[in-house]
Amino acid sequence: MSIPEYHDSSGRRLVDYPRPSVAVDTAVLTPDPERGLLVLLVRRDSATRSDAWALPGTFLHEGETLAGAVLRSLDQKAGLRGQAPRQLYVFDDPRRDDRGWVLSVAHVVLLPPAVVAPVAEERPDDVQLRPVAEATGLPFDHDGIVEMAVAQVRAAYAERPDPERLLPEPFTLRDLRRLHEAVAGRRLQPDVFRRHVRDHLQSTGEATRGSVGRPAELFRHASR
Amino acid sequence: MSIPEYHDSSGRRLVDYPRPSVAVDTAVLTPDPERGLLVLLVRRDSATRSDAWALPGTFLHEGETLAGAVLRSLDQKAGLRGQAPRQLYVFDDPRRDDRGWVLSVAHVVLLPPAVVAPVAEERPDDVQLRPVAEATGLPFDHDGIVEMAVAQVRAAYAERPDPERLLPEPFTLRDLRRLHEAVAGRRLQPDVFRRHVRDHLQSTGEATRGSVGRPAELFRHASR
DNA sequence: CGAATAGTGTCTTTTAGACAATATTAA
DNA sequence: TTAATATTGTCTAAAAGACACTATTCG
Repeated sequence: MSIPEYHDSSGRRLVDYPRPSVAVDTAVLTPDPERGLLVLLVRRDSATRSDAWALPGTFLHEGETLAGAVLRSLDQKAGLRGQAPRQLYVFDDPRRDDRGWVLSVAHVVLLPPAVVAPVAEERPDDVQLRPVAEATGLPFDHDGIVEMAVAQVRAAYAERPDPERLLPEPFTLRDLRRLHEAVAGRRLQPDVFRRHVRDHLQSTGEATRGSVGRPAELFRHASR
Repeated sequence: MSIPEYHDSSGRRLVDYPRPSVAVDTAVLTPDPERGLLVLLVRRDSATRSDAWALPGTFLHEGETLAGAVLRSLDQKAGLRGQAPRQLYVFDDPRRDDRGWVLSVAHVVLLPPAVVAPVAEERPDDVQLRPVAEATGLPFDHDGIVEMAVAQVRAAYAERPDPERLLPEPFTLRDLRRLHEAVAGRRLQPDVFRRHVRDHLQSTGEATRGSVGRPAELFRHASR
């Protein structure tokens, strides 16, 4: 009969170690057809109405996962219901936060504009959407987080069609291409794009109707 | 005049939150010309001489960076002086460790065999080198860490020549290719490899002497 | 029919890879 | 000279990209 080891390999009890606070900071990105990738910023101190905007974040609560903390912070700070945050990096400089010893785990979440835009419109004093190129001068390590988030999302979308499943199925190749253009931040040739993604998609046999030109074939994702 | 905010945005003091222990676990990889990528394992409980091997790890100490904890753990557990650990992933299941609430930040370190092999030979009871394909059945999330570490290193080496600068300069293309073969785990064609990396290298104008065949040009890395 | 959009044919350029030929040295 | 290794030439196959053409619908 054995009890769990509440000590580390040198015999020191775990509870005797000082422990850091752990925070999460999240770059919520949304692809806008007009302005490319936008990042969501929240006012850092809503009491003072200061001009300091930052990425939403929070401290990790007991028994909570990092993803859970990310989703909670998005709900609290922006009234958003996100999903599937991805880890980017742990910022660990012991002196990065003058409130104490705080590790911050940076995350990225990609959400459809239909979900994010209304929040920014309803609460302009608290929530802002800004093109990623113009999101600089942020506090802490937030400039770097935005950069990593953009790189992560662009790499994922260059790899395969809509990996985050932002588009509701079924969709046309035009819809898919507009989404990818917003993520990439540049125009993509329709024919080249089509051949890029075609093998990963499955035709529904249906087509759009009532639109201006030739009807477009409707697709869904092939796998699964 | 203002004091630092020792509280979070909801007014709760930081110190009032329960905080997790933070650990680091590290996959130390080394490219072996014969056996491909090897991973370093340490005996989990050196007192009992149990057959449980695992990745070296430790708890983060106060005022320490994650990279610092990684290097300290390698020094303590294997007498290794490493450098430049890279973060892979944070494992955050609140119940992953029955000793308590422990977050683990997985890392990867790539070291030259000349540094790692002697350690394993001198302390076979504590330290083991195993081909990555045979490093399964490890405790905690260690199987997954090894997998991520291998993927990370292989991707980096497929991208550019010896990004971790394991080879002392100057080196021949043969030396460089042998290293990349060990990382990739397969043979690479000399001519194809040469054209792949040539643009990233800078000739020293020197050549090897006294070897069997035609002398090989000596190179260094081009950038910087 | 004409405007508008969807989709395909085909050519060029680039890249990766394979294979063979040439180059240079030690023994 | 021969064995051994380094380096380059060249061909083929695959992929990416550009451009023009055909197809189908609405008004």
